[in-house]
Amino acid sequence: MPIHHSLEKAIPFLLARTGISMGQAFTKQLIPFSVSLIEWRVCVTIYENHDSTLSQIAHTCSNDPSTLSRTVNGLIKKGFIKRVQSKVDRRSYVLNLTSKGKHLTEKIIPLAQDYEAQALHGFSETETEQLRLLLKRVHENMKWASPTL
Amino acid sequence: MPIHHSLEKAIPFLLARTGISMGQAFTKQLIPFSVSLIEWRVCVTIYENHDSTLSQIAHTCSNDPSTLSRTVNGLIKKGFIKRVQSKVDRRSYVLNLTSKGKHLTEKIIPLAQDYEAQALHGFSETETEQLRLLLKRVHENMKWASPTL
DNA sequence: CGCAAATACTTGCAATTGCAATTAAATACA
DNA sequence: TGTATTTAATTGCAATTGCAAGTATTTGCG
Repeated sequence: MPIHHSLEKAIPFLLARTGISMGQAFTKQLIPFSVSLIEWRVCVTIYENHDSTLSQIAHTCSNDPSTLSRTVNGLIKKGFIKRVQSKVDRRSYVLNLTSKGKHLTEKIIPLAQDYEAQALHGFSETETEQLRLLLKRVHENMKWASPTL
Repeated sequence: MPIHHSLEKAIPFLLARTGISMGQAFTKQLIPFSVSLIEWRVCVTIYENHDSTLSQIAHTCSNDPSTLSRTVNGLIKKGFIKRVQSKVDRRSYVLNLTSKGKHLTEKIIPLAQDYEAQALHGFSETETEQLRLLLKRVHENMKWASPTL
């Protein structure tokens, strides 16, 4: 006799699946700009949080620092962000967009907004806000489970 | 003057971040069983949907068929699932759990449920159901955007 | 102060991933 | 019927990923 369980009701599954399909779809929209999804996330994170450090971004995006380290190096090589050693803590580097990077980010933001609107097609403003809050609460609940984040 | 945009309000970002941290946390719980997150998802998908084919699983989980092909081969090698060529469509193979695979799945299901309960700490049943429905609607909205899924 | 522990970041390496191309079978339809 | 298109699955390959180890710096505390 099978244990009762239903994938279609399992939040971790529904969440992963939705995240995967959203990521894949938006990745395609980024191709013309020659940036990957993670590169885009780093740019927009820095756009909104000047003087971010690597570990702050890692924390914000829930990504591994080693992954982000390589991403940041790539973005520097491409001329989208610049890195200056922190005066306060010489282990870390303060990251900011170059004007080229700011340009790129501001060109993509409207696309991201359109894309989000598609994802939320048929959602009322109330429902969107509900989803935001519920996702944030789940993420909060995860914090103690993932030590590095 | 910066364009108005807020990561903390962006659903694709919140969703990805939550998905990543949930995935990472559950992956750690799977280590003792020597299965990866994606292997676990395949097992539980087959557990609930007997005679699934690769493309059906790809569709259910929103994963690339090539990734899943390798995952399935790994699970067969480990003796958790078995593959029989379909009588109906000889291009595809019907997948099912072996008794060893069923055992494994039934051992992990309670863990997954505990884990989900942690993720949903503080959620009422109504809120959980709301989240489910909202996620499903977003996923539905993505379908036309990702041709392969 | 001085030394142990924690933190920031990077790099090596092995494993995973996804795209593109390939093969094989089924379907559409002229 | 036969030919073109679509679909199922696999594989090569290059890129991405995450863990573990290493270096440098800061913090905690006896």
